[in-house]
Amino acid sequence: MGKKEGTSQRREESLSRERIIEASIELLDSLGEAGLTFRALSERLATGPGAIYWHIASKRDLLIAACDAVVARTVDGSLREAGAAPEATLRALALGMFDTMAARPWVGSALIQAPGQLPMVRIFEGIGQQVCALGVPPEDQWATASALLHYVLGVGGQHAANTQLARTHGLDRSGLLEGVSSVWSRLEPADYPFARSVAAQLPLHDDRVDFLTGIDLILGGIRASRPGGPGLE
Amino acid sequence: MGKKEGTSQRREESLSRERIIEASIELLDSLGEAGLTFRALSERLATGPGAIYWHIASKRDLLIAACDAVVARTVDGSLREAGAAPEATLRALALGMFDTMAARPWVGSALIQAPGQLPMVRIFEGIGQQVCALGVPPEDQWATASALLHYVLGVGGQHAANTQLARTHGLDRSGLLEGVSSVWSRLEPADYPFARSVAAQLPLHDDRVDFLTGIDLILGGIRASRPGGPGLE
DNA sequence: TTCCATTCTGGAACAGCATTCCAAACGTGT
DNA sequence: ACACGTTTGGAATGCTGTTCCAGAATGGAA
Repeated sequence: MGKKEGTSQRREESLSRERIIEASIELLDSLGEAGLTFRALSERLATGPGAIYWHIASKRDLLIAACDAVVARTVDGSLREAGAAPEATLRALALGMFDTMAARPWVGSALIQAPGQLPMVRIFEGIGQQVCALGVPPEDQWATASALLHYVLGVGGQHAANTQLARTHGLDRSGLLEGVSSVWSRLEPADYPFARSVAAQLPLHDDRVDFLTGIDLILGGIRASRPGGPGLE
Repeated sequence: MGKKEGTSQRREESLSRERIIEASIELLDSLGEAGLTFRALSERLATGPGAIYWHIASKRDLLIAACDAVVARTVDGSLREAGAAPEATLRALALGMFDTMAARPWVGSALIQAPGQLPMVRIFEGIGQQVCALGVPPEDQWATASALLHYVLGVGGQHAANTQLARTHGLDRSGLLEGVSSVWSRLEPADYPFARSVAAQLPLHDDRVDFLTGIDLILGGIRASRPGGPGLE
């Protein structure tokens, strides 16, 4: 009566949760977030939508599972190649997630839609362990790790939105940024002095460097608020 | 041949962009993000979808416009009631956005989907002006303001996702958090020590306090990296 | 006033989506 | 060979954003 007793059921080519998730990732990578539909998935797997629903609860479930597969690889990889220093490990973990979300914008978008789910917990766990190692007092650990996580999610979500916007408009990244830049530089000078002043550097900036700057800002804040006092390390 | 010459065209009850946006906000507030459909909007405005499309380019346009109306009020209000101290103003602005996104989760979700658009620029401008006032050197202003913005967006997006998740499951906030907490506390102890250790305080924590802690962490990092040196304020 | 071009309306129609349903095919233990 | 639970895949459902278009309302010109 068990649902999964034997190991190799059916023929080799049969459907399985793993095969569906793998195909979903390929679809998401090649066509973007909007490319993952049950129709396209059915076609690629040479089956019907009904068959997929036997293995997958919903599209939400599918997206989270695909996201988790990618995030798990990233987190494990980042932690393995990092040394023992907590700050360096934290930076490696954050940069690993940034690179993953830059290469696969749908990951950032999926992460936001899965609060408390497995992929997010993986990242949160990795961050939290390093936060503890940094010597943050227990009562501040939750808020500190949450802040880092939310920052990473914010950048990833923004990157995903930018990429999808560019795709729907048929532009590449630089074309999109130039468009935004020119709009910003035409804003009302009295109301938007800051946006106008930074509009010029918008198409030139390096997302990755800016991301790391933000991480270092938060790390600096953690260091400054340590019980030992706000002195140098 | 101009499109908008006279001021009061048509009868008083006629459709207008403003009236459509207002109705959209009411719909979003009462039914959540999924509640905004052109059918529901048509019904509420006693018209057809085609009439709405005469004033609105797309659903995306509509969502951004509704978001902008709310964000504009929040930003203006936060800046007006704040004093002159840049840090306090920054905190007031961030808290104002948090409260708005907590009361209307769809705002956080909409903000993420509108990179470079008016609502985001309003927040970015407010943040950027205070960053300048804090004495951040020009070459760091962009990255610093971006970090703060991304953090705010990350928290808002997460809040939106949580609320929508609770709504689809027919739970309230505490019910959702208790569910997540119990899942986390049943994770593999060897792999998830941190998540397990903080699972207990998950249903009890105060989002607003945690949000402000994150803001202060970034502000602390900004203070620590000022040219004047990492001394006390 | 009468006419007309323009602006605006609203209902029908369309393509695409996630999801559900179900009859048939398949494998396996008897 | 039989029967039974598992798995399949195609049709059907109800929803979505968007387009289309016949025609009503409106303001200026004749």
